[in-house]
Amino acid sequence: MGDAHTVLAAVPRRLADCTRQRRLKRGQALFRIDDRPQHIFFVLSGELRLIRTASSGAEIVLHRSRCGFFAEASLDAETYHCDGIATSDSDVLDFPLRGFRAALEDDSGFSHAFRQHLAREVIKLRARSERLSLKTAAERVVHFVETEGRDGIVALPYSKKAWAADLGLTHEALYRALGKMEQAGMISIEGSNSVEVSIVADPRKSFDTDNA
Amino acid sequence: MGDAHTVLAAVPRRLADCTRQRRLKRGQALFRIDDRPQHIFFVLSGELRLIRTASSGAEIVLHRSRCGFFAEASLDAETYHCDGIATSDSDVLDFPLRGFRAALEDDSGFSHAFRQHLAREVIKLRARSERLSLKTAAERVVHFVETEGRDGIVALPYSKKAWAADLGLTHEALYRALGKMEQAGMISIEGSNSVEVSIVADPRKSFDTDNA
DNA sequence: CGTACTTTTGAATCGCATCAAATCTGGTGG
DNA sequence: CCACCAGATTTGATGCGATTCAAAAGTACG
Repeated sequence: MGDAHTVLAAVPRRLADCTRQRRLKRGQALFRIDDRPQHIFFVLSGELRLIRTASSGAEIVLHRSRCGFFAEASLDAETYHCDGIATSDSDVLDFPLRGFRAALEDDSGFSHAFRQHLAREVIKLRARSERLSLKTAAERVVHFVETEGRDGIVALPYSKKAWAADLGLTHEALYRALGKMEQAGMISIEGSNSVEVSIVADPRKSFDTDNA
Repeated sequence: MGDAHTVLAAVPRRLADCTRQRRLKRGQALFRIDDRPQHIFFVLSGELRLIRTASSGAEIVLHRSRCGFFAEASLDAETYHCDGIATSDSDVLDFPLRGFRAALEDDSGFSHAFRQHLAREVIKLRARSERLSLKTAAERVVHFVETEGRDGIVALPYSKKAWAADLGLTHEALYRALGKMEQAGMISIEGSNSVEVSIVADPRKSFDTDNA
């Protein structure tokens, strides 16, 4: 859940004044492929997706967003190259594209902040890609904690079920992996919803203590 | 393999004039954690990695780059939060950080181009993350083709072995998947090094024609 | 021609997905 | 307060697909 006021406070006044908040129904389209972009979006709650429908009919998901800017690509595109769909009831901010571009041109502070936002996003996504190319659940957990946490400790911003999806695992696989890791003394978990995970031992060692 | 001239041509004269090309030996460090950033890098050939060493001693890979900007994070950071290591003999461009920042401030065209570069990177990485969260090799292949290609056809910029790594698979798994898919009439492959893959049928249908 | 690399196939194993079901949890309304 | 519900959490059993180890065949290049 993002907060509209916080977001708008980080944006030049002139731009903030002409952005609107909107509520989307599940299944509703923000835009369709080949449409001319009119807005940049910011997801406050719910879920938005970028979807391309393959020639074979398969739906290709390019991006899922539950919080943050959405469809930044439209900044420099003449037309959309995919559909933008709300897959849950969602709250969205609509930044007029014209105003957004103008703000980037005129306001060097905003331009800098937005570039910083993009750079951070790149960093995070690269780490996530590396993480998803790890083969086992345990490795991904360790990678997540070492990457997103501090000193081997991380507070989860969401449920373990949502965490599992983020790690590219089923929730069952994650629960089992966490159980084994905790039992092996590799990690310790506290709390229920907001969980603290701290890495104690090396994932490569001492992970086969029990296999009964 | 990137070309230094092409890269430098896309950069303001003043910045280009003070960047240097360097050759790195396998294992050589570009920078260490807590160093103060002095340069932004561009990988021309070889491979560079961002690596964080976990408290447990495990090496966490945050990013691998074989071509393109490297360590853009240093643009806005006081110190590095990980190590930058060449994992193969590599050719690298060193952009002085000061000059790079100045160019972004002064040259609105360059600022725009760099923001565009970051935005594209974000798009690509999000698609890659979605792809890596798909469970089967066949789904990832289809996703790749539909995402990176045009009209269901894609020319691979690298060997199938490298493609497998990009898809988060072992090369054996990819070869087998491609074989099955081709035999099932889902795709067709031409050429050896630069391969064209075109999706013919839906991955969900007609994929169990043979299981002998 | 020989070396290094990619491509390909085989067999065995392991871990995750899947389906199923039970328990626990927080929150709602009676 | 308690019954109840929706969701998260946990455990079990089974099968599949990818990994792994191994090795052969093909290919590029000096």
